[in-house]
Amino acid sequence: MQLDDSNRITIVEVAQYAGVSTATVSRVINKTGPVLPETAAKVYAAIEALNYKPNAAARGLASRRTNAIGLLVDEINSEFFQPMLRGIEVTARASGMSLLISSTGGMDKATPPYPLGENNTDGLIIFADSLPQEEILRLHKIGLPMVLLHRSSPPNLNIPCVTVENKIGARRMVDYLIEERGYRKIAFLEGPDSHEDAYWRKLGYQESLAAHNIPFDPKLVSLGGFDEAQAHLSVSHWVEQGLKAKVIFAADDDSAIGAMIALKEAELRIPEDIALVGFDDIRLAAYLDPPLTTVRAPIEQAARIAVEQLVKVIHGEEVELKTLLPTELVIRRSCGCC
Amino acid sequence: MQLDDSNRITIVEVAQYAGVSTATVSRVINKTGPVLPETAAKVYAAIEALNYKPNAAARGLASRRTNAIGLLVDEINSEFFQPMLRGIEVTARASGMSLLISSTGGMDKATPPYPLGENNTDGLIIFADSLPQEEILRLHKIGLPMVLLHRSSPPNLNIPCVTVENKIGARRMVDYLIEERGYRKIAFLEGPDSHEDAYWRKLGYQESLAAHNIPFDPKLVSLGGFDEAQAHLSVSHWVEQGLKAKVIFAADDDSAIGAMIALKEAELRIPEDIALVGFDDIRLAAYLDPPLTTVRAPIEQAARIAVEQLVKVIHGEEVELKTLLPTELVIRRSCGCC
DNA sequence: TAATCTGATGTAAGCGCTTACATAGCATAT
DNA sequence: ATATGCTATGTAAGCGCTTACATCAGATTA
Repeated sequence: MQLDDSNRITIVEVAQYAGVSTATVSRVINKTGPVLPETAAKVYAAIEALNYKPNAAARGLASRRTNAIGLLVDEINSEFFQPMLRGIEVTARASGMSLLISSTGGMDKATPPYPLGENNTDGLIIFADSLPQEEILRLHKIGLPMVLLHRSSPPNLNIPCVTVENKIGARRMVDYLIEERGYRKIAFLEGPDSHEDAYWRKLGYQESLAAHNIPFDPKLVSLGGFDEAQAHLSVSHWVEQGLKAKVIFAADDDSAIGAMIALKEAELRIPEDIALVGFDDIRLAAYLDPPLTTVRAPIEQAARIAVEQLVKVIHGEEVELKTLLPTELVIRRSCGCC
Repeated sequence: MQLDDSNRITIVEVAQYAGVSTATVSRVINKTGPVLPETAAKVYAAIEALNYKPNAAARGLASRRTNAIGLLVDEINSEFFQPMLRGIEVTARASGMSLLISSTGGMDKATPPYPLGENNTDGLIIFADSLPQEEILRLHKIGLPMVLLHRSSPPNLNIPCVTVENKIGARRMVDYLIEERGYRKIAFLEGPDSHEDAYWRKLGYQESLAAHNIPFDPKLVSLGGFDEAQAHLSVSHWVEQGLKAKVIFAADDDSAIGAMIALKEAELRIPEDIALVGFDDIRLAAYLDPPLTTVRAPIEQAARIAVEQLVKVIHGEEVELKTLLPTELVIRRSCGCC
């Protein structure tokens, strides 16, 4: 079955039915320009009677606005994703914007074309390393509104970005492990190079060590990759080679899960034999066995703010260039606290 | 900063640069109609040189196709959502379609306008009860391609639908609890009325009871609502009133989690004091304490198939009217198996 | 009273594409 | 040699809206 072309209702039919011009119908729909209440009523009645729906493409072509925002992510695989998407979807809808989503995970990120951009959105939320800096530069140059989420602006571009206190969060976690729990040898499962959250979290880890006069030991660092399987692998290697740490700090909860599984396979008790902490506080964290000590990141809130800012930028308003949301230590059993 | 209108590159500039007409450029881009290889090469060179991107709105207006599909969900809250979205996004992108997402959770579902429909998509994936039957009827009448996901077609409409073997899955679970584990009193945390998965799962539960000559006891049924908080509440009530069942079958894993928490609060041991099983096998299930026995539903696969079918319908091809994917019992500790 | 302004509406020119139709060149069939 | 068909390309008419500009009636001002 095909869309029935024959009796398609356009603004022209509405205008005729209401006995006004198309311009007036448009004014009523978009609430632009002055219209007599009675005229508006007639138009609304016509819209209702004919069951008219404005064609988004025609609107977009004429007004040069799509009324859509795009969300670019690398992959839809982490638990992280769900609260982020909820925040974005809800806020976009509340702002009257459609939401287009695309992941760049499967494709060669260095090579255009990218699925979302100036030709099909009014602006973009760019998550972490979903888009290469080169393309961000290009979009910035042509003036496409953008907000970066969990990523900071390339130097001198002043693209608004929203992220969480990664460094401070990691710093506090390690401070806690050292000061409250008495650990000195703290292994670190770092995130992927390309991901900025990973960079700051590692820095927080290093700063805390330095502040406590603990030398940084590269042997205590391995790749967690923000990924369960990768972390599993790395921790298994550590175990085989006799890791000397008494606690593992995974740079995100997904890698903490991988670590937890590897440790259980090696029949190490958590936290008695080795403690384990993560970062993000995804929903799973509280339900793990033992429940995971972690750093709570306000993922959904960051997403909401990013969309609010994007909408403002699209409307030509000024926004905060850098929004850093606070993180919070969440103590559960996996760190040996109780 | 605004999009730079002055030197916008359109198909006209490309045509001039390449020394051909706009029709030829269009033919090259869309691979419609015959074009000499050398001509095509010139056009590609022009596109490259000018960094031309076709305007989606203009394309849509002229061709009457948006090249976008819409996904309508009720709420983005369950773990269920992530694998589903991944399946949909990946398949949509592979088919060259943009993906628009909207949830109808916050709004009054009975009342238009709906955010996604014939004016901004070529077709819709409608998840469960995200859209009232009335609107589905309207869209069907005007011929908008649709595929229903985890919901079956209204009578006589023959809208393709993709779902999982809910009834058989539930039936097998209860068969297993009765035959292998020896339970006779099996409490059931049912899903929300509006959700079709809930209906079939309950039916499977009832069928198994009947097949084993166990009378159906309404007192053993309470609302889980596919929701952690709701299940928590219901199970707490049960505990207060002295539930006589030795096992709880939660109609989905989210409600199983709520049940688990309520049971732990009541200091009941799982599975020694009371066993617990769920449905879906969300990622969390394996990590709970104890790991949750459940029915695995191929959520991502169902999503992929739904998009594949939708794309076929959009292209005017025939598709299966009803796709039922097999579910599978996943035995873990929470049922008292080991 | 004439001049001016304001509010309500209409007219029509695009927005940037796709595509039906026209055209032209050339090979093949008659 | 003319007719026929096919390939490659161009011309131009929209697609369904928005919006700059024009118009006109009535209110306000000098």
